[in-house]
Amino acid sequence: MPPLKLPPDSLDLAQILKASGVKATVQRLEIYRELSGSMQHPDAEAIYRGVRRRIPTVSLDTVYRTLLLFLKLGLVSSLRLPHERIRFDPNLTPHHHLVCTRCGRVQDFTHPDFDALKVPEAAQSWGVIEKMQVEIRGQCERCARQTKPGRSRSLIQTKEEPK
Amino acid sequence: MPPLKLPPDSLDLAQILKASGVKATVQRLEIYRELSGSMQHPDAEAIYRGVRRRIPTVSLDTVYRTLLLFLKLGLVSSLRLPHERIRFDPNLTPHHHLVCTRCGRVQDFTHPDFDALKVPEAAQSWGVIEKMQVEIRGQCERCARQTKPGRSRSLIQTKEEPK
DNA sequence: TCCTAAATAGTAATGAATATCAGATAGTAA
DNA sequence: TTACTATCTGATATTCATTACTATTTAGGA
Ligand SMILES: [Mn+2]
Ligand SMILES: [Mn+2]
Ligand SMILES: [Zn+2]
Ligand SMILES: [Zn+2]
Repeated sequence: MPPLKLPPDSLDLAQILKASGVKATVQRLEIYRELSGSMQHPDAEAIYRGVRRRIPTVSLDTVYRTLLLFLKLGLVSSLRLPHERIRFDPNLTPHHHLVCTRCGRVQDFTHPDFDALKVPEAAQSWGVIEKMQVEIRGQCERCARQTKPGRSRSLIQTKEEPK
Repeated sequence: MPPLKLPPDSLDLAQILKASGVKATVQRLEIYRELSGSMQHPDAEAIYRGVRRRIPTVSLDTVYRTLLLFLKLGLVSSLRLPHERIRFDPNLTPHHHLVCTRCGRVQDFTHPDFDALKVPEAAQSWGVIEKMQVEIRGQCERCARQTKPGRSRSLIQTKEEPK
């Protein structure tokens, strides 16, 4: 169901980096490999843990710096969720997100109706559009299932609260 | 968690708070008034500055705590942009966002095509949907105008304080 | 008015994200 | 291959948004 993992395999990533005038270090290649091999929209920490299995001496700072570099080069995108760290997305193809507000899982999806959407005129006159993306929030099936029915976490009390 | 869907003008906010079992303090009323009077999706700092004009002793911590409380009560929503602070949105009606990636301005908009969107089947089976929102990113007219059509995809954003 | 749990102000602590800098390295030229 | 050097990395320090702590104040009910 998730769209397929896209382009730059680590082989031509080296080319891209060089063409961009930056060095193709082993750290950068491994960080990209770690990110592009994940469907989870991981944060810098998760990528750090993964890369460290292959480069035990890599520093978290290098991971952050490298991901920022990838962003600047347009090789990845980022997204932010409430109360969470910056997360990174190697999928550059147009797509949308399903976000679980409980466990934080983010899943890509595409849909013909969404792809057919035209940028509204009001947006055109607002400025120069770069990207249009739909975000659907809710609870994934697993999280929804483990919610105890009748036990609301709301602070809002219904009219009659027995004391 | 957010079952209450009142469009609260600051007058009945006191009622809502009491009905929720929390105290209707002057700080809370003023913080809500400051937020609901803004169309800028301000962050906690901006709200703090505004409220301080009326309550000079208010603390930033109280602003944060109060906004978190409002979130929990479903009285406001929040959004996060890359490299920016949490921003708050008093507009509870379904709407979408125009986001300027340079100055950070966020503008609400609605559009019939978007309102007509149905949640895809794939999303239905993914879990329980709470909200579907379109985010359009780009550069607002003013920001686009003051940049030559060059490629300045810099991460460094000139921050202009809303309001 | 009085009482008490809840809320606030002031301040400290936390933690994600960046910056600094001495030493290592990639890419290049000889 | 070797040497050169600008770039890059790892370790560490720093920044800054957000959250936690706590003594004092206050909202709201009795
Ligand atoms: Mn994605
Ligand atoms: Mn909004
Ligand atoms: Zn979930
Ligand atoms: Zn702008």
